[in-house]
Amino acid sequence: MKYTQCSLFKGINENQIKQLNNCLKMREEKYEALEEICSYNNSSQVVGVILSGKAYVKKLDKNGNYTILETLYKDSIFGAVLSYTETESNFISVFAVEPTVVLFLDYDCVFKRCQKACDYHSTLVLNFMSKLLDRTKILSQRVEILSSKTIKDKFLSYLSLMVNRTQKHTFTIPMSYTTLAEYLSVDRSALMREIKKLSDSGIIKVNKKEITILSKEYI
Amino acid sequence: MKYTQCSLFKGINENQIKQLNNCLKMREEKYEALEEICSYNNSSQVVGVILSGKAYVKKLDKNGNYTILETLYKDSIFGAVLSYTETESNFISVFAVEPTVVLFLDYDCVFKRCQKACDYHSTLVLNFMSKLLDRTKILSQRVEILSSKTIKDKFLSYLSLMVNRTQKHTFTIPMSYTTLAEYLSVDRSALMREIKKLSDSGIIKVNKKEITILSKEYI
DNA sequence: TGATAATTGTTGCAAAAACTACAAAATATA
DNA sequence: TATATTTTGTAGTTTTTGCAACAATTATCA
Repeated sequence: MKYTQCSLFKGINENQIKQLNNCLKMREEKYEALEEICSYNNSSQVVGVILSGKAYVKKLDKNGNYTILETLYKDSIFGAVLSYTETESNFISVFAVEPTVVLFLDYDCVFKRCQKACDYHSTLVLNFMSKLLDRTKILSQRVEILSSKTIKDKFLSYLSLMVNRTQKHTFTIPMSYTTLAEYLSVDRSALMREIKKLSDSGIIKVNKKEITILSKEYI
Repeated sequence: MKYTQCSLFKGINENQIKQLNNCLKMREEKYEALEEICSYNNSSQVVGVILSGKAYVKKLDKNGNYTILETLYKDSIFGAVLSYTETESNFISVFAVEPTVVLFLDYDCVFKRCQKACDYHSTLVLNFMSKLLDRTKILSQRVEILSSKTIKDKFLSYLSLMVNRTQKHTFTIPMSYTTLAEYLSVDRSALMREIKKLSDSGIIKVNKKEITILSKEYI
């Protein structure tokens, strides 16, 4: 049990984690690439933390289209209770994209006052809150990007986010253009076209995945 | 001080709230309709709770377009630290849409371990976490809706959410179509056209703001 | 290393959406 | 209740987007 390396247990030592284990009913599971980790039906009370690996939260709609709702990395938290609502025609599930280890926790014990109310527990609650805070930020940024109407504006919003994150005007897009199109919820070929337009009109410089912002007024 | 009516202080009595006041540095402010409550610049460490009234979180982009990023009601929490990042060309600010009372709290004291670590404080932290949880749900749902590509699918996603929320197949849209178009980030007239199409093809029945789902397979 | 799969770059075309504009209806307000 | 303001309903036009298809390039893996 090397949970001390998981940011959720920051400030809690190995012995204390063992004690927490009783009340949190921790359960560790390993998944292969492409394996389903869980599905988000309404009754699911699962809260998971990614210990290692990478996973997607995907929506399958009635037309058979997949949409990536979220990407989960080490230390990401997930669960239906803190996310989307699966409906009769939208199925939401979490898939491992590479070999992934997940730690499941008991929802009630994290979110409700625990009888034992140990010291480490309140540290855990604060850690969990910090994770939730990260999540709201990530989701807010995604909303901000998706609420732009055109592909051009969505992409520029994304660049703006990257400038803010890296504090540089030259950076490398950390995913494939195919994945970026999915993230922006637009058609990939249409995205490529818009990027070319922005490049042709001298607003940005594109060298493979490396983007340089030339006209600051657009970002 | 009637903070006992605020869900953030659920389970904490008036005397205890007074004690909390010292460490939270609570500050209450009143705003008129259309008045600016705050702007989300990077350095802002403000965390606010709506005690009464209603407010919008709006983004102003370099083209001069406004986008409503969020709607805040009684008990909603807001603040740059739990949201968007303002950039050089996107200005984000919170506006009262009607007379609104806001309670500001000290960020560090809510999110970091307080020296005094009083009992009520841990209750407050759990309450705050529950608010964050609500927020992640609201944001997730918005992402789910906005990640649909067409207006038709965005609208159907919205209807699906309403079915899930009301547990009925007939419900009333709780806002104007103008506001709904803003929420879905689409052009209003284009939304009206799509709604008419859905109505003409017998998928939904529309009577002013009352919508009835006729073909369940689309929702 | 050679084969296989995935990503990128590009295009034409059809569909969808944004924009503009205006009249009718509903609401708010003085 | 009369007037002003906002919302709704609708249509034409232009722009943007999605889709399909295919070649070229790059990455992956046996």
